[in-house]
Amino acid sequence: MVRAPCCEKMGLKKGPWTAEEDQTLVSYIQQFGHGNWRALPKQAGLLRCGKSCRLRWTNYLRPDIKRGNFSTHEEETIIQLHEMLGNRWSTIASRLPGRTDNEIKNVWHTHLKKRLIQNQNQPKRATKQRQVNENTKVEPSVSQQSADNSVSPQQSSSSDFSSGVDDSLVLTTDDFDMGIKDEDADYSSGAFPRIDDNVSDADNYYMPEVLAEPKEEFPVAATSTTSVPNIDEDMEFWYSIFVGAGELTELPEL
DNA sequence: AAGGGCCTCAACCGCGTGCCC
DNA sequence: CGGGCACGCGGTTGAGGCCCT
Repeated sequence: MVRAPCCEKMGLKKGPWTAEEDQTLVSYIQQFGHGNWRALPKQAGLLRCGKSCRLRWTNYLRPDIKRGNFSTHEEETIIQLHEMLGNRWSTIASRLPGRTDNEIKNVWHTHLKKRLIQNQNQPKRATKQRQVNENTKVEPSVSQQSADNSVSPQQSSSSDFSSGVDDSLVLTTDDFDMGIKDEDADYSSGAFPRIDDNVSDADNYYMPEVLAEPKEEFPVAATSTTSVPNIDEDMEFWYSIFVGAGELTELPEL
């Protein structure tokens, strides 16, 4: 199969986006939507490839993106979902309203993976260097949103999934029911933001049918609190849940 | 104060997949 | 049915910022 040329096309700009480009892209999408990413940059007057435009929009410019640091609960959710789903960032992102797969992927590689490894290798005590880094870089990102709930690297060893999880941080079916109990997010009504720019803000929230299923459908905490689960079994489990609940297409269209 | 190293994250790259002709 | 196209996804990169010495 011949791959379609992309950004290597002559004259197309690469690299960081300028404010002007952002404005152009946002204005165009707000006005016309993004039915065809490949044609969009040309129609909008941008010297970018469609792929670049799509990434810029989905990862940065989308109005429903929740900027800022991840809450402790979000981080724990990512860890648990990653344990169950692996590197399926888009699937994980669909469970975290306002977060993008790219953002989650970055957080995983920069914070969470290291934390888990650290917890496994040094469950009691981090190295001096690490302590400094965690305290000065990572933790502020948590404490800024939920100082009372912030988990220090030392404390977070309790969330090591190979040994057990703090009950308060276990991913429960309640979490799936609404996504995240995010204190600063306006999702208290139990609705997810839907990434669909063709609908109004008022229409931009909906109740995912699958997530509204009876809570006993999700024995997540039971498996993740005791031992490292078999990934293949988990995959089959989730697949059966999804299929059994209806169609895969009923998952949030994020 | 300056330089070096580390960390973060936006953006790019390449592959897989679904749809259409 | 097969080829081409468009899109989505996951992996990777590198520039810029931050921190330590």
